[in-house]
Amino acid sequence: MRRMTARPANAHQARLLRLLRDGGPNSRAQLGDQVDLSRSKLAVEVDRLLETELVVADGLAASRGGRRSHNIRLNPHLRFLGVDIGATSVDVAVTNAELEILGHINQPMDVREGPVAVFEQVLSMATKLKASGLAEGFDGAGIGVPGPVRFPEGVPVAPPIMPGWDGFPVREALSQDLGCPVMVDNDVNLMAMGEQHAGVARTVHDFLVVKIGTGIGCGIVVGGEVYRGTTGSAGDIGHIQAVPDGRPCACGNRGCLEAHFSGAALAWDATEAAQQQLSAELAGRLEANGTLSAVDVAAAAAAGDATSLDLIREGGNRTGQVIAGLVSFFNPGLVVIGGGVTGLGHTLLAAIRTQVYRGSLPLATGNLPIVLGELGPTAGVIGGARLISDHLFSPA
Amino acid sequence: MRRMTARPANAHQARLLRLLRDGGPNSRAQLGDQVDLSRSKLAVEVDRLLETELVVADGLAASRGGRRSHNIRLNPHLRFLGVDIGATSVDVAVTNAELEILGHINQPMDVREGPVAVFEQVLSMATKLKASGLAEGFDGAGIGVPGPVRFPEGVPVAPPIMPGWDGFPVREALSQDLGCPVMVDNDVNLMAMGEQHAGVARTVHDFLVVKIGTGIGCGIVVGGEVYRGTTGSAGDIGHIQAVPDGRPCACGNRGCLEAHFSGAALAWDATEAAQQQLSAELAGRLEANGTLSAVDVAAAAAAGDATSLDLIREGGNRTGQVIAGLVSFFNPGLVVIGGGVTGLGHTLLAAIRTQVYRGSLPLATGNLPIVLGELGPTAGVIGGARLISDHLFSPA
DNA sequence: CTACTTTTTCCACTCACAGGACAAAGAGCG
DNA sequence: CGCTCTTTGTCCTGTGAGTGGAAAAAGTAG
Repeated sequence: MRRMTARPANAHQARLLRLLRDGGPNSRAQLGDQVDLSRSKLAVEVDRLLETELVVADGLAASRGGRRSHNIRLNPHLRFLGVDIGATSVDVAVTNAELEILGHINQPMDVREGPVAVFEQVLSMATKLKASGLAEGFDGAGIGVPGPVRFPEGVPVAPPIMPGWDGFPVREALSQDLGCPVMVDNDVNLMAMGEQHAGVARTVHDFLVVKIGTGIGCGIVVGGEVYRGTTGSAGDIGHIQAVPDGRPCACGNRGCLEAHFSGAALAWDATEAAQQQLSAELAGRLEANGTLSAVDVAAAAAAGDATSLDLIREGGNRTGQVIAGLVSFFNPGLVVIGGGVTGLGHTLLAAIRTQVYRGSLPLATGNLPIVLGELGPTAGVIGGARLISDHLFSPA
Repeated sequence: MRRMTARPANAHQARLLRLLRDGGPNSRAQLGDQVDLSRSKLAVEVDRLLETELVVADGLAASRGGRRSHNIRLNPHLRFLGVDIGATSVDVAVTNAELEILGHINQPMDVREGPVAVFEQVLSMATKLKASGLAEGFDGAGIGVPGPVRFPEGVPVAPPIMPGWDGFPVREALSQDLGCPVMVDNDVNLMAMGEQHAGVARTVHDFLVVKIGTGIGCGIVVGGEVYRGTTGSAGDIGHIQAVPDGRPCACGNRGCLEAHFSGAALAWDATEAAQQQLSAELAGRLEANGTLSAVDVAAAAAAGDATSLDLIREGGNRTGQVIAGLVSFFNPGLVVIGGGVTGLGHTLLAAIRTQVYRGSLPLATGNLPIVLGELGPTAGVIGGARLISDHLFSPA
């Protein structure tokens, strides 16, 4: 099938496309209620969108007491690709234009193998999705990488955990390979956009998303827009000092939050505890697998292992202290906790909440929900689809 | 004189007014170069502005090689009032429409006396400025108060250091008394706007302003706009924990930044040191005045007093650590240090810089200037004038 | 005084858009 | 089934914003 390359010609068309994306199929009359345009103007713009084939007619709507209205919807053949490159695995998903996931693959992988190897894998995963009949091609792709990105160019800059990616023209390269427009962003920002589009942050304009995975990062949304900072490194909270003169960190400092609590730190602590026979549960798992990860700690904690619960609580306290500072500073309307360690669930959340509610002033915490992300591993890929659709559904 | 009450009728007019405000008198042709409107359209809008008397003709411009252009400028009779209410003093200033200060008064005062007493004083200061012939009336006023403000309504909310102001309708009341439009904001946000308009932050879009006065606060500017947070308490960094299990703070916690370093804390520390005879310099000053303030510490430090220098350095270190965290999180393009203690100058700045450059990642600090504010005590009042002019110079 | 520039005004033309009139399509009711 | 009322979609005209060319006005440089 020929891919759609059309773009909305003006702000009205962009507005309509986004309404259809976020609200699904809709009647012309209902659209009219939402956009404050005269019926004539609306009809003209809708007709033009129909001509571009970005939207298609979709039968008749139910009557609202009079003549039935004609439904329209985004072209059901449109396909977006969401790619979430983590430190140790990749998620790739296909969505339709309404950003609903049609197919989703997750595979282990090590970013440190470098961009060429990783993109080979991403492309083969995309091909697999195509082969299963979910898509004949892609109209756009949004990619998340675990490090800072110079956003306009779509190029990673000085990423600590992925040397070899520095300056690699991700956007350019993938756009060539996939044959469609591509946007690149930090993985945490993608997660924030995902939760904003389809998760817990749908109604909030200013919020933070704290992602605790292999590292720790934070997505910042201001007035509904992702804030990326001057050099694209905003939200890099993993290296805020959480413990004075604490553990040495890979960054050269001591006491960084990430050195004390993150997927990696948790695994290290658990291994330590197992080897010192502090926890039979963890020791058994280490014996069985040869190695421990955050998932093991989560499982042990669920089984009631005291050592694991302590590790989680302590980590939650440290994280909560840092978040308390951010809440004082940023005064968000919502804080979302997500990432690989959400399996730690309520123990973690309780520890964080305690610290934040204690450490920030009532005015900032008074009406501040602190919740787990709703979308789990799909937040990133949905965010990717959202990123590229925001780009494509804006005036050319 | 009859006050101007007109407002720009559309975005073009607002744009032109702001250009005249920021760039001073300008010829019609030069304006045309900046606004991307057709000559005819520009002429129409300028004529309408002339009709409203918001702008006036101002003779002929120098020739650029052909016919000389007519200059226009903002009405020179326009007057804005900037009011900066601090914890222990008030600044009131009159500006023209180009936000140049025509007169400035500073008086000691205690906010805790409550809004009624304070506004009585503010009004008498404003009257004094009028009496000196600088203004016949005011076209707008911008007020800064040392605490969180619900911005749209212009009402302080739960301000810790100014009980009695909670919920007081500052905007409403002053608008009545002054007979002109009024906008109210946090004093730190005003300072940020001042430095943005006429100080060090003129060319930066994302920056932080840290004000160290009686307390400590931070102004946040995102994309050129002040960010106020969900409940108006964004930037309230005085109660971020800087020292684990540190000094008790008025807020009920321990180790708040403000408890360890601020005008008040510094005065307390200095008095302590003087009484314990750790510093002859400070003891002498205590003897002479009966009390010590941050100004005394600054003077003693300038005279080479080791104890005072240590106090400043230690405070700078604590503040720097907190700012380092904010820099990692926010990735600003500039950090401005200001407020009453800027007299501490380079000792303070050096300590802060050391901590930030050490405690944040290179990508965030690489090209990050950390500088003292340029405007000193006028930043707040200029910010106030800027606040109200932004409001008045926007489409009605 | 002449040739060339720049600024300003004037005017005709295009385009976006609103809103009314009217036709089409359906619901509800007797 | 016919009648009335409601909603939806189309057509058409009026209005106001805005553009761009032509020409007048006001200079400069020789």
